[in-house]
Amino acid sequence: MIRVILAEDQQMLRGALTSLLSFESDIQVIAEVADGQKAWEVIQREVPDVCILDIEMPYLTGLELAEKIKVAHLPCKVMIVTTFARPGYLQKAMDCDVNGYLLKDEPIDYLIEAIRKVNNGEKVVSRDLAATLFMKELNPLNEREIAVLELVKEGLTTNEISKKLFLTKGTIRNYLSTSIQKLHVESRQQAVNTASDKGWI
Amino acid sequence: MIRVILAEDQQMLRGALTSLLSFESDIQVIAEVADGQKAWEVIQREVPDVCILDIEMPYLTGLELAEKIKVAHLPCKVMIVTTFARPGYLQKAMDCDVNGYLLKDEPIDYLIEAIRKVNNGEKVVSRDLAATLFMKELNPLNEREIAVLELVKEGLTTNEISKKLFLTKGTIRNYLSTSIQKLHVESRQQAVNTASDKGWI
DNA sequence: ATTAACATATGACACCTGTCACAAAGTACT
DNA sequence: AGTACTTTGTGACAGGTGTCATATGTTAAT
Repeated sequence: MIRVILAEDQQMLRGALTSLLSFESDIQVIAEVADGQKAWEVIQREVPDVCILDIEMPYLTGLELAEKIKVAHLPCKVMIVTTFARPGYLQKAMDCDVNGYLLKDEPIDYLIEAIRKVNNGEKVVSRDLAATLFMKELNPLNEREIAVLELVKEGLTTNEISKKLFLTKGTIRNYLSTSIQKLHVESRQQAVNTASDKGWI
Repeated sequence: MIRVILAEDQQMLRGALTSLLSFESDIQVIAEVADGQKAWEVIQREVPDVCILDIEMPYLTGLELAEKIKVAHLPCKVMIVTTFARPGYLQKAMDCDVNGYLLKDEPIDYLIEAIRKVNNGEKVVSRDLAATLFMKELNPLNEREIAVLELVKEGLTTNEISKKLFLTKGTIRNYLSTSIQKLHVESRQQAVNTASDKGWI
């Protein structure tokens, strides 16, 4: 019997998956949770065989959970199931040694098969993503640049950002300038779009 | 027997819902499609009792489909099922006389109940959204302002936008200026964020 | 101790943005 | 024709933005 936990914030999908997984005689959904915090509690207490984690959840993302599971040396397999084919996400997932990375665009049967494979020690990655792995573009932005771009994304101006980060506005402009060059774009707006797309901020 | 079509671009959710709806003895899923174009073809041909439509789909959005169904005077009930609680979306849905507007955050049972109610001529709206309807803020932006903001969202500069819309850059700046004032924000970036949030662009 | 690399800052420059007052042209209604 | 309203354009101004050359202090590597 494969004991799995399902962490997914969209109730409709979570409920549906739980119902369907329960029909499989070798799979048991021991918990279904709607946020990363609850997921972490359950995972520590129950140590499931396979953790099925969405990325974008409240409190803790699936990727942060994968990281925690890794550093705690828990013997759980981890599968990320997400809408997003962002290279940055996949990269981070690989860095956390996750055992599977599936898109929500896959059929359920593929998910079920993947659970069995992962439980057996195999690695599973959605077809479309295998290619992405080889062309892995690493995030060219450093910490400061990321912090600045994230604030630009919120709509803050150079001045507001400088106050928030305790830097002069000249420095902020320099970071933005280097970000724009690194991303080969032409404005802060485009920089934010590109970086979001790739999952870098 | 309630004949329903399911239009949802995320295969995993679509498949799961189809399976679960099929267990209901009074509901028959006559078609499941992944984009708005195919949905429209099936709806015209089959005239289902209830159309369950996601909003963000390729080719045609669920809201555009609702509009088409309305003007074609097809005797189908329409239910929008979406991730987004954006007032603008709900507003548009109401303008198209849809019979239901559910969030994907609801449990499946609620969806099933809703299908029966809608089929009976009742209207169904997710709890959290009922309030939104009363505080309906109408989109203060005019067509031009919307067009400009959409291009800003893509990351285009004033100059690029002016070329695309065959207007001078002065005019673009004026539109942006009025948009910024109407949205009570302080930069194009914030204007884009606010307008996206409300579902106005 | 020297070199290199990094984070932060500065000032100058050309250009872009947001605002405003105003104007020309078109449409619609009276 | 007269009035009001809408769409688009202009020019000017203050301030913001992106780039660059350059400087200073810090840390890490040789």
